[in-house]
Amino acid sequence: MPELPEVEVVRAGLERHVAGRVIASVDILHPRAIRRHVEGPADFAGRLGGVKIEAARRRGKYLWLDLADGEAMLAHLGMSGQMLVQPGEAPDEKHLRVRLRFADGGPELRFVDQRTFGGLALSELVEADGTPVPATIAHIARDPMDPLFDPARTVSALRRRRTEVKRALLDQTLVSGVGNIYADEALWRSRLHWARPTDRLTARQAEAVLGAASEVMGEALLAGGTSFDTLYVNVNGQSGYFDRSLNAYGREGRPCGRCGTAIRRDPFMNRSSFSCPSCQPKPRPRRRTP
DNA sequence: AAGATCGCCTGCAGGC
DNA sequence: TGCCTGCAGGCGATCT
Repeated sequence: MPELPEVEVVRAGLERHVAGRVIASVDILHPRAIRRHVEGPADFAGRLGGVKIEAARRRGKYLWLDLADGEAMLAHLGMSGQMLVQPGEAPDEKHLRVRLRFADGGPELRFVDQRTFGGLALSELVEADGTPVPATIAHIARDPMDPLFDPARTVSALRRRRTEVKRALLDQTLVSGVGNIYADEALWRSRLHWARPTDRLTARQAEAVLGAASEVMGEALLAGGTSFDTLYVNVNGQSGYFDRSLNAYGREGRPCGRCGTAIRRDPFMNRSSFSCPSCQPKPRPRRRTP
């Protein structure tokens, strides 16, 4: 699954391969990929024809293309989405959902998505916190790699929540771009249990876990951001980075890299949380207020 | 109104 | 061997 660093690699690939080009035509091979465009697939395809792409942008795991008509083509890769820049004569991929052809006759842009959790839509740009973003994602907070991300503000917002710290890390309206894998890694690095109540975190702990999330993403981007210059913009997330550098996620029963205790897996929101029982002790139950 | 839960979708691993 | 079940995951919709 593409995490934020992979999505940033895709954004850079789009900037390089499609910015400045004029869309000629759009094929929609699976309407589910356009389900978030409420006016429907025909409207989507019709409005993109003849439009120039100005730039490729990202917030959290959302991508968008700034269009010359002032709108944006918003994209989310979901669990299995890929953006491929392919020569027109390349055979269709098995899970090809949308194809954009260009007026210059050069390579086309293909949205491929096996599980169809991802999708494309057109959205007008609005101003949110001083930055133009597609209206449909104006509720998405800045991610930790955003130059205008405000750590102090996010720390206070995190500590004002009344929930568990991992739920808060996954809440895209608080901080965006943190998925299940990087949440577990950030918690391991900052030695916090996933169920720690947010309103009992010290400022230092809140800073540490947000800082760790930012670090993990930065390291992954450095490790995986090397494949820009091929036409194939790889988005499948299998960069090899995970195998070598995950300390908690997916490591049930294997020794913690800090203390050697076996990593444990707990059920969490219909999926899993991985943590070290020794470095990340379970919080004591909240005392009833008298 | 914030916080919690559900459901979408497909391939694959594991059990028998 | 092949069927079955469970799991993976982000996020909008829908509940409490």
